[in-house]
Amino acid sequence: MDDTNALVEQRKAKLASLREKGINPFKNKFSPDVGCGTARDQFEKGVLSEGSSVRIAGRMTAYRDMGKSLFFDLRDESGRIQVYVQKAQVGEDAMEIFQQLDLADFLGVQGSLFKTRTGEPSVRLESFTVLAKALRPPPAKWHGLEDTEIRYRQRYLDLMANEATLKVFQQRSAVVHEIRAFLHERGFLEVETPMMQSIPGGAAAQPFRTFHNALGCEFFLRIALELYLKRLLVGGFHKVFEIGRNFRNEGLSRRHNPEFTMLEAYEAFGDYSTMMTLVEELIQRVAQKVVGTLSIEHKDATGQVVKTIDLTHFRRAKYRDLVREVAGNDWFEVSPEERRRRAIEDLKLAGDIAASYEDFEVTSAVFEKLIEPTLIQPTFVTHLPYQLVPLAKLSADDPETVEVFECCINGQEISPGYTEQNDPIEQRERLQQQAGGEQQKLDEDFLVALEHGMPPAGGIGIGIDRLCMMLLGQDTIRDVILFPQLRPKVASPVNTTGADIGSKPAVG
RNA sequence: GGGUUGGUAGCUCAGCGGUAGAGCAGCGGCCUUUUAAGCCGUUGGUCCAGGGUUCAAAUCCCUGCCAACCCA
Repeated sequence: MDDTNALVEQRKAKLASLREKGINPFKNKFSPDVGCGTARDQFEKGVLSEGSSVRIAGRMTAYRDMGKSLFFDLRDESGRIQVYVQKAQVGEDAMEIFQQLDLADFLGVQGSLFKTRTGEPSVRLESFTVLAKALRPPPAKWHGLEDTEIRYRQRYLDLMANEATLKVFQQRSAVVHEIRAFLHERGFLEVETPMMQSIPGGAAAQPFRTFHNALGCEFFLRIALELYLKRLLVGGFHKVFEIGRNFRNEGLSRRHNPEFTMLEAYEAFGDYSTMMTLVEELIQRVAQKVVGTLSIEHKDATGQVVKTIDLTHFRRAKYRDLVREVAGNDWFEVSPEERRRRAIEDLKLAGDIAASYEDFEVTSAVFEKLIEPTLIQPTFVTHLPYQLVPLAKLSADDPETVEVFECCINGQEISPGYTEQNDPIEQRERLQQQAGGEQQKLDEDFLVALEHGMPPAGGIGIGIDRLCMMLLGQDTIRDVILFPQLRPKVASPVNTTGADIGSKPAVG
């Protein structure tokens, strides 16, 4: 990142040289009539024919100078195409300008399509213009960019150098687009609710804190969308959804980024069962449209398929049945003490079970450590114990469990769904338990809203990042987030008091 | 938070006590259908930072920074 290296100096010298020739190397505008890759494809398919005139623009990504003629590649988002320049055709002056160009410069080219003797679709250059000079060299053309830190911190270099990265993010965008299309088709209304909340609710997670100067009070970045979307059901919307960022002030890992994108959708007069169907159809639709198949292959670094996820069928299984499969048929019959002993000694979960864990948490640890990671194929886990999910309704047929599912795919939970709690008295009790008696953590306005009457409803959340990992075969969340959170190179002021630095304006 | 691995030229990496290396990129030259173009020549370094051991440290030791992976 230093500004003194020779490569940058050389490029600046070429820039000056271009200016001396009366060329402005940073143009305001150039209008191509076809994409580089598109022109190439259409020429190959016969849509465009030999001799067709094209006007293209892109970044120079390869350069092969042969003296009296030269080839270079021009690349844009649609792909690359080769350009051929002949001195006899363009003249000496133009050839001299090419001496001042470098890899990564942006050029606009006017020319005609032809094929070289090796059959490469190419553009015979008739005229060109320098659109933008790059003052820094691009990553190596052959190895691409492999340094993970640079790939994440300077994602533009990753996108420039690695076509696979570009494709992942094009597909991620398509995933979000298809989700919206699917929900709109089904009559869902897209809404936006506050990200800055005075009481962050809807999930059990540590929030980020910030400070509003004019109001003189602390806010939290939201940890879930839920409580505001439910207020909208009270208000009369039947089907609402929001796709937006949540923020959780917890550890970073292969599966966790502090800010991540959630879809939450609520449907009045639905329940967890109708939402299960919705999730299944949504995921199938998105996979079919974006990946083009319901059979999702995950490959390792060498290109070997390591697992295939079959999205044609979503298994449905009860939580307790899955636990019995790995922990023994009598798991729920023995005493809580015996369950704890078995989990620690027989199932070797000593490190995962704190002494403070209650009985249901012991079983939950068994599920999270030994079952969830094995659920590679789509599975709706249903009938979870009520203690795990304070915002859902008890099962009609089993008061120990709630009407909830967790849709697990690829060994992680991708989507929870509930029959939402609409009894304001029950809800208040559950939230009070969850708040641990701290009254200031109770979202009183939400409870008042429920007291105004919320229709029975089904709700879902889908972690968009994890969905993308599953669909696009990426095994770390950083590879589906354009700018994943890393430790800043230049740290911002450390402020352990929690107060926002903005609340202490500099005295001038 | 703990453990492991890594940080050397613009990029990808080798070197692991004894003069700082390779390929690509760059620079100079040759070359009118090349495509990882080719051929000849050549420039380029805070070896992550700081301390220590040593006649001598990129290399060994300590501390710190950053990242990846595993664990919590």
